[in-house]
Amino acid sequence: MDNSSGVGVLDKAAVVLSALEAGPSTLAQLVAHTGLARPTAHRLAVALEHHRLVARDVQGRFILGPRLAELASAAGEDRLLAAAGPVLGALRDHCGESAQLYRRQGDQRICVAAADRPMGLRDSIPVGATLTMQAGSAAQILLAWEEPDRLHRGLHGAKFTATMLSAVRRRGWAQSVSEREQGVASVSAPVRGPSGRVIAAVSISGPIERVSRQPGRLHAGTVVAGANKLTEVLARAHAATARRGESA
Amino acid sequence: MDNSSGVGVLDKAAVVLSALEAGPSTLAQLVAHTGLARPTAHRLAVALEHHRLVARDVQGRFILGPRLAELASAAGEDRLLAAAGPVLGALRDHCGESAQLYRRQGDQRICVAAADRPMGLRDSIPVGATLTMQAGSAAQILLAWEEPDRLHRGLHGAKFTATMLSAVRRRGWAQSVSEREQGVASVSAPVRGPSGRVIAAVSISGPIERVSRQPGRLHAGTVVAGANKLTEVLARAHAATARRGESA
DNA sequence: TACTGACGTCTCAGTCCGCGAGACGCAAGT
DNA sequence: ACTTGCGTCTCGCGGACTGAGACGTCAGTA
Repeated sequence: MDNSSGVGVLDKAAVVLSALEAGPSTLAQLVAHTGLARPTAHRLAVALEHHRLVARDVQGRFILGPRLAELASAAGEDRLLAAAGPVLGALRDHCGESAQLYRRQGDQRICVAAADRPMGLRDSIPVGATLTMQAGSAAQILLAWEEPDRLHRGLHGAKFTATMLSAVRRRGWAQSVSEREQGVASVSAPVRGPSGRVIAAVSISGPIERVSRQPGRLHAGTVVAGANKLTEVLARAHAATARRGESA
Repeated sequence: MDNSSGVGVLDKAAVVLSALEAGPSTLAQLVAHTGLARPTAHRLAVALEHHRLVARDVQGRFILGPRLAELASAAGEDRLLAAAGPVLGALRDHCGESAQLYRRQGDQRICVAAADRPMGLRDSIPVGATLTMQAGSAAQILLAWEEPDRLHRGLHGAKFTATMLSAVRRRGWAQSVSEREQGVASVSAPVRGPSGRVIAAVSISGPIERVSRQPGRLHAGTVVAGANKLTEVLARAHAATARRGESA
């Protein structure tokens, strides 16, 4: 197994992290697991601790550090956004309407990616914009698969009902007409993360004149396909990770 | 800001990871963000890529890599298990029964930590043992807060009903009597991760003769307090991470 | 109580590994 | 065709990383 990256210090640090992946270690255990000299193992672990990639438990053993969760969280967001660009673009081109990707942020939803219809009458939502969770097809999607109590709490003040959300779950998509904004209609579908949990909503939205009063009829198939594409991308990245873990 | 760990290569690698935390970067952008010489930035990024701490997106830009999620997952498990030991021990000592921590694993639950009553008649579950999700108070806890469809799928073949799970959610704990195993009764309560999602169940279990046919009456308060303690520990670790992120 | 062994942490001389100036090839823009 | 910027590679140099050994502490044993 060629484990040499060309930078010996980084190879050794990676060995230290792998040793700690198996569980908390005293320095002596780290020496045994890594085969590094004791001062080297100590120095590298303490340096990684400085950067919070490693921490210490109450017994003073080395454990993996909190920085890993921060970086992993950023990595997951990158992956979703990277995959979203082409999918939203294709949706926009196929449907002729603007497309967006929404995530939940506290009591609101935030637009994390968008591909706008280039000109004329359209529904334009800038990336970073926060919108209500009480109206709109994306809000329905982000709420429909929540756990029972959170779902019911989210229905408070909403323009949709539990019965509507049950239908959303059965169909696998949601639509709205003049629900969030007068004259705007939309269709949304769920993106699931590797755990199977709904983590985002893919939407297309536009003026009722074009999209019609039953936008699902026109666009649901395409929107669901786009959302499923993102779901697959995330699952594949996760499966590739798990597969590598098995081979180690 | 003293960012020197004593190992220059690791300091530089940490700077590279931080730069990529902000989003995908070409080598040129990495050079600009880190201030490293181009060949150095290239060499370190490629070395980190070799160890899967960094990856490349479809445009060839450097992004954070999948190994971070693997390590972060292991770190989260460590934190839960580290906190579980003392909590389960205190539960065992207070209730005089064996205590366990269960997590969901596919269609089963797995005992990830345990503190046994030292001797005599007791319910002893070894760490690593997998048990059914269709019976037992811990199974109820692991299922009660699932999203609607998953919850109903889990009820198939189960010894408990949707009405029972609704009561579990309202009370905040679950009990079982001769449900998984004849003569054994148990009480369980939920542990929530930083996202608020139920990720584990704390249980005490023992013979009906001692625990009684209404074990919740005896032990629910203590079990809930133990589970809440674990929930707090995980939330605090997460809040500390978020706070550090803000100061950066 | 004294001794021993193991642990974690630190020192410092030596060497070899990480560094970057510069070269190279490629692609895009003018 | 020329220029610029990009990513990747080379190689001589020096300083950063290394580990044998020292040191202090603690726990276990006689």
